[in-house]
Formats: sequence, C-alpha cells, structure tokens
Amino acid sequence: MQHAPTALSHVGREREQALRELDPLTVTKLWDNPCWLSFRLNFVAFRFNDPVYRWIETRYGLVRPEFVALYAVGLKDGVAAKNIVASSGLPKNTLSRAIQRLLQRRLLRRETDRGDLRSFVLYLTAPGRAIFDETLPLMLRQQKAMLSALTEGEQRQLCELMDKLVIASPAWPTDLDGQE
Amino acid sequence: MQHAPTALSHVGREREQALRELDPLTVTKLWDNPCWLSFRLNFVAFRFNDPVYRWIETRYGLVRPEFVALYAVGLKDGVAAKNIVASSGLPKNTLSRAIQRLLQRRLLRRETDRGDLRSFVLYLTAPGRAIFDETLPLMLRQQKAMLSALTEGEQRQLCELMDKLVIASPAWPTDLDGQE
DNA sequence: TCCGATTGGTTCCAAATGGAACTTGACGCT
DNA sequence: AGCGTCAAGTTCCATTTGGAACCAATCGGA
Repeated sequence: MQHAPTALSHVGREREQALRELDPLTVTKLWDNPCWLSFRLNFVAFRFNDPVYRWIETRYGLVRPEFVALYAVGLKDGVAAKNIVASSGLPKNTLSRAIQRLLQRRLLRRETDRGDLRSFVLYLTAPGRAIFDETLPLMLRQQKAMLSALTEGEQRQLCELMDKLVIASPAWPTDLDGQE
Repeated sequence: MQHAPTALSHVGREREQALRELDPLTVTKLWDNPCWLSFRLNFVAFRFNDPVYRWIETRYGLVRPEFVALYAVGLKDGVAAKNIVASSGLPKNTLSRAIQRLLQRRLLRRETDRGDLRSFVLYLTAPGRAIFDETLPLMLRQQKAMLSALTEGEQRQLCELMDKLVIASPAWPTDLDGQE
C-alpha cells in the first residue's frame, strides 16, 4: 500500500470531506448500516431524481407523475397507461390524472387501441417531444457527473452488476415474510 | 465463450425469463434507456423498500415516515429530528408529525438537548427497540435474497463501487443546470 | 450585551395522494 | 350467442403531504 500513497491519500481526503459535509446520521446510514444496499441505492438515486424533478417542475410546471408519464412515452411510443403503472409503481389513478393533464396541455396524444377498445395508446406531440429532447441531455449530463468518480471500467462493472441484479429480480420475494 | 456454455445459457434463460415476466415498458426502461443508472437504482431500491414498508405498515401500523424515523434512531441513538430530515430527504413537518406519533405510542422517547435548547435528542424505548430488532433480520434476509444473484466477490465489488459513488457525492451538482 | 439573522421544531391549510368503488369493454366458458 | 370474471381507466373522498408562516432559542456581530 505504500506504493500508492497519492491515490490512497486522495481517496482518503475525499472520504474525509464526505464525512465532513454529510450529516452524521447520513454517514451512519451509509457506512454503518447493515442494510447498506438499499440505503446507498436510495441515496444515489435521490441525488439524481431530486434535481431532475425540481428542474422539470420549475421549468415546465410538470409534476412528478406527469414527467414519469412523459418520459415513459418519450422512451417508447405507443405505450398504454397500464404499462406506465406497471413500470413505475405509482397508483393508477395518480397516473390517470397525470395523463389527463398532459393530454389537456397537448403534450401527449392518444388513440384507442385497435385490438383492445378499453385501452389507449399514447404518443408525444411535437411540444411533448420538445420537452423530452431538451431534458434528456441534461439528465445525461447529471448521470455523467455522478459517474465521473468511477473509471470507464468501473462504470462498465457497475452497469453489469446492476444488470445481473435486475435480471434476477423476478425471483426476488415480493413480501418480507418470504412466502411470496 | 464456447467454454462456458452452461453458465451462458443459464444467464440467457434468466434474462429471457426477466424479459417475459416484466412489463415491456419496464424492459425498455431497464435496457434501452440512456439514463440506465437512475432507473436501475430506483428499480432495485423499490423492490427492497416496497416489501419493507408494506410489512411495517400491516404489522405495526407504522407508516413510511414513521418507520424512517424509528429506523434512524435505532441505527443511531440520540439523533435529533433535523438529522433525520437531512438524511432522508423528507420534509421536516412530515417528520415532525411522524415523531409526534412515535412519542405518543411510546416507541420513542426524547429529552431536550443540553447544549441547544431548541433541539431534542431521541431514543428508542424498549417496545421501539423490539420493533427494530424484529424487523432488521427480515430486512437483511431480503437484502441477502436480492444479492444472491451475485457471487461473494461481485457483492464486494458492488459495495465498493457504491462506496466510491457516495464518497464522491458531495461534489455532484444539486441542480440540473450545473451551477449548483 | 444587545439586535438582526438563522435554525430546530410546530402549525396551518390548500393540494396531492391513493384505496375502493365504478364503468365499460374483453375474454373465457358452456 | 350469453354470462360470469377480469382488466383498463376514471371518479370519489378521506387521508396524507408539503410549502409557507410561525414560535422560540441560538448565534454572530457591532
């Protein structure tokens, strides 16, 4: 270890700074918490989500579930409300309202789904697409900034590890008492 | 690659199953989303948080911010409300209410902080500690189940990568337009 | 040592949330 | 075809949420 003093002291100084700048309870939750996984995931995710949603809200007056819907349609044209519900964990009435509002503001357009007349397929309008297109690069910039502490290789590693986790996810218990 | 056909086909089958069991939009968000980081983090964190909070709610009638507070105090005796606010991202009035309710139910106890008379330090009572002690192992079991798709080494890798991220976190922009 | 600015915590109230019931269409069965 | 069950989306309404104003105690100068 004496052979990498610069690198080491560098990490050490950053760690010290983190310990100084973060609330002591946050430090405990991050580094002295048997459930480290969930807390670290939440922590990092929050540092991404919070700026994004605040920006979207002040910039476009879109509230969180509204942006969830907009982003989902932007990612995949022609989805239905049920898909957004399934993929977001938000309750369906909340999303129903969000979609209504996006339709009123003409950021979204919908057609009844030929093949299931109960369902509607959703598309972005040009103004909706414009919001998506303006926001995405900022989100990517934030993600890049957050990942910049890792080398290219480490970033790929992280991506692969998360990949393995989500692939395994269907097998995870959905209830804390394990009997599914 | 021809030398590891079993392992490969195994992963392949699990991936196929994941693609089958998850909503198509979820699949897009996980594997065809330039912002993969945030979505994967949220996804995995949700699969941990959701069972935990549902269980806590049905088992003890504790609602989410209440359990956040209880868990925080369980992790670190003698913290104040402000620490829980800073470490959780929840608004302070929500936590104020949560703590009130825990005090009423005698799961928490508090004393005025000698040294800052505005502030209170919080402690678990015996019944509060009992809830914490009963819940923690279940949470650990869930975490273990979720990590079981990774080898020991990969788990350590993931832990270290997340560690680097949270250490770097004080330097991340807190606003999407980068000027802090 | 007094006074303005700040901070920990609470209260108020308008708005968002989400469970449950509802409507309408779809999908088995027979 | 006709009927019971189910699924997509909406509506209802009690509860929760969270921004903003507030109170009391602290801190940091003149």
